[in-house]
Amino acid sequence: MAYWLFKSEPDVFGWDDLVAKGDAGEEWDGVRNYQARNMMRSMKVGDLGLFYHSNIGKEAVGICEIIAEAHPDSTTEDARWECVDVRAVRKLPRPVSLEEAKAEPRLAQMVLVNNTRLSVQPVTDQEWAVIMELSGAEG
DNA sequence: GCCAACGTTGGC
DNA sequence: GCCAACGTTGGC
Repeated sequence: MAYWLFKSEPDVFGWDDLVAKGDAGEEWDGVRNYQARNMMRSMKVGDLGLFYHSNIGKEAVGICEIIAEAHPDSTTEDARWECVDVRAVRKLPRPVSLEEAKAEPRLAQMVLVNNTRLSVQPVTDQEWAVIMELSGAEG
């Protein structure tokens, strides 16, 4: 199983909005970046992702699960763009901020820290474990 | 609100 | 196929 990170601006679509969608989840549409799309193409049902709030908060707030693999993005006619479906799993006991991630030596290689503009990112098993530790989650 | 980083576009 | 111009993202 792989781990990912999804960025969203909370004033557009935040964690609470995903929670409101319930088990049916939501399309992660609107991605218009090849790297991010390729990440989504690699995702499998059951993979987990961090839900990160950009601009406002700048922190990982929750865990979501991939519930449908990449399919055409319904918000565009352009066949290049695809998206996965995700649903909220649980909120982190405590959010983990970008500041904390930058201050944590074990996260020095994390994409979040090094490529601020990529909206869908891979997270390694080790990075995931560190984030869980920082958030106070059991794992 | 500014600006750096980065990706995309389009002229040559 | 190169590269300058432009647009967007996102941290500050």
